[in-house]
Amino acid sequence: MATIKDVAERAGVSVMTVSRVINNSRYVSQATKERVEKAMEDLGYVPNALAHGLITKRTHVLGLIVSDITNPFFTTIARGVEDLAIKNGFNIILCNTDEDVEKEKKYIELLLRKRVDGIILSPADCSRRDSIEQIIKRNIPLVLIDRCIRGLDVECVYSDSAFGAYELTKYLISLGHKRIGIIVGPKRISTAVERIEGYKRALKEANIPLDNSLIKWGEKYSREDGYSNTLALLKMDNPPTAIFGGNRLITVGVLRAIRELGMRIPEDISVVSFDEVEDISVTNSFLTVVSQNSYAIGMIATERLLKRIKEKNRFLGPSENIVLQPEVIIRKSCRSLLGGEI
Amino acid sequence: MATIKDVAERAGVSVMTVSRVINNSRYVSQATKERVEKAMEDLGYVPNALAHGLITKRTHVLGLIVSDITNPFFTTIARGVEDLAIKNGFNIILCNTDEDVEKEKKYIELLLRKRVDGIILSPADCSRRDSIEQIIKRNIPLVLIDRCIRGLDVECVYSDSAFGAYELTKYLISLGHKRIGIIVGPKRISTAVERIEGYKRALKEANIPLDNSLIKWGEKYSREDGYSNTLALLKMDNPPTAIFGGNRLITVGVLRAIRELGMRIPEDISVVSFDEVEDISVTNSFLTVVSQNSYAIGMIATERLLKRIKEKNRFLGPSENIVLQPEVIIRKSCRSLLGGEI
DNA sequence: ATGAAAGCGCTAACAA
DNA sequence: TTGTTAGCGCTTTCAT
Repeated sequence: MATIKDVAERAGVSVMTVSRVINNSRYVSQATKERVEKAMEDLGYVPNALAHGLITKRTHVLGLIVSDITNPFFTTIARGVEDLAIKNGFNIILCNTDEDVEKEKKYIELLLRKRVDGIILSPADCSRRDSIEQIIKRNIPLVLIDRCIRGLDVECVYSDSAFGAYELTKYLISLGHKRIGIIVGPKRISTAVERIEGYKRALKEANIPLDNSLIKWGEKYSREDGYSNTLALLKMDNPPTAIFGGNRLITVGVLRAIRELGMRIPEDISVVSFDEVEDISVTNSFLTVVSQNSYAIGMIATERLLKRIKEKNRFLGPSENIVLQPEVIIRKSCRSLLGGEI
Repeated sequence: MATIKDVAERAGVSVMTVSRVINNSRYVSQATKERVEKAMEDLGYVPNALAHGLITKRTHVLGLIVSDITNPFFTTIARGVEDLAIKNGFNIILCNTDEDVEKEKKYIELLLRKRVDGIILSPADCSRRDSIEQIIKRNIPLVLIDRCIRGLDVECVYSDSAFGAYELTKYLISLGHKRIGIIVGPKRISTAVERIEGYKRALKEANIPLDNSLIKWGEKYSREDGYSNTLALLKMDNPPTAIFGGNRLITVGVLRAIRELGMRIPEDISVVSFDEVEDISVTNSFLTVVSQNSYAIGMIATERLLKRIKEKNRFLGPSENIVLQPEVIIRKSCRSLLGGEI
């Protein structure tokens, strides 16, 4: 491929002049500019971002690390990130950790090698700081999404899980439910812990005694977790009258299990979900949920990150978390136990 | 950040020796190797991939350009691409064109600047070759996915749309349907054209006269296309007895429109879909579809691309398309008009 | 087994 | 407005 030197020769100018044309510097006469552009065109010249980055210390690449891009929650975040990134001339490198800390470390190492300008990370384990410290230590701008890590000076953009779970549980209680099963992700993920917190708080306020056998911690926030734990809950001697799916994948598993057992919603069992199950909601406005704006999470995280990049990560005060309020959407998947249906 | 020179000084060796350690060269004594590794560790050294790539002409980055990562079809492809890429030490840069050729061009330009080692592209317009020629001209390995461009020597990995549509239409015909509405994407996308081809062939074989008012070309393969065109179809004087959703987003729109009209599936109207609507299928095994293995498309495309990269895009014969056969899955969304339900 | 010199393609800083 | 010099961080080539 043609280099800046080739272009300079063909246009009969120095490489510096070509460089100025590439970077839209003033201080180039219209005539030279046109000659240079003609030469670039003729040669099919494309500037080399590696050489550029080596000098300027800017790559205009962002790293995005999530557990699984296949999860619509993260897909939508990714879209938000990408949209704002490209508007600002940045590309994103996508990484899937599958909730595996070792994979996460490997990705971070690769991103650091590639000298990305910043990283947006949804940590695989909120109790471990080693991955993140690698980033902070090198002063690479970093923003966390969805899952936070305590006691570290990193910005985090997320929805208020405790609030959302509290509201949804309170709603079920208002319908007369006292035995509410809840299925969330693993304990190492902050959202799982916080959703359980919100659930417990609602029960406590209603003076409903806590039954720990109704709380199920999954392995991975997966459909399988939702499926198997729903079967377990519904086979109890004293099964719940309502089930709370801790994220949209879990909820899909919950719905499948209920269907396979031949039970009807809401007649035989009530269901609520943390987050929309989009196709089902669009098709058949049915599921009562608390809904997060994941696109906004991606956009806001990127906006914060770009700000840090522009400020060279220096002139900002201590990091400030951004908490979005999820929205309760009541539809038709819950039955009132107080007589009459809702 | 520490450079190779810093490491060399600290370890008391030349930069060349450090370079050899980084690249696992033999010809380094165990003792020196350990001293160098210690120095790297102490300094928190991370090799600079920009400098490396500038010399080696390899970045270990792949570009992935799709219309919208939010479409589960492409999400799954992206996951397949990323999984195989990372296994081979490659990262991927993700790009969303929104079916816009101008955006596509801009992304290609950015990827070329970044000197990606290869590109996987789902073209926004199958009738235009300019974007692709920019890539081929520079001898950057390229593999197309899902949508092909004729008359160009580029490999394409895709599902057989004509076959899938033919089978699904034939199935509806076997149930006695004669008026079958079909909603696909825009004409500039090869899959839309081919799905219509398959549909027409099935009708022709059954000697059912073609009614062009039953064929709807959407703007974008979107839910909105599915929704509005379904309303249009069902408000005809002589409406179809079955509707064929041309991709999963369109099908979601179809289902929503049918629901809003208060019609029942399959009692009042039969529905089939090109591709699964995943959550609905898992939750409620209901929709009759032809299903593509999009994860495989991503994996295979990446495998072909990596091969081209390794062979330096030179020693391969003329490009060979890879056509996957989609699978018909009959469930419960169609009614037989021949008496009795299926 | 190790090192010195040259240079990948570009820009910062200065000079003219 | 344009050009010169130096060098970003690394590898290639050739020497020792």
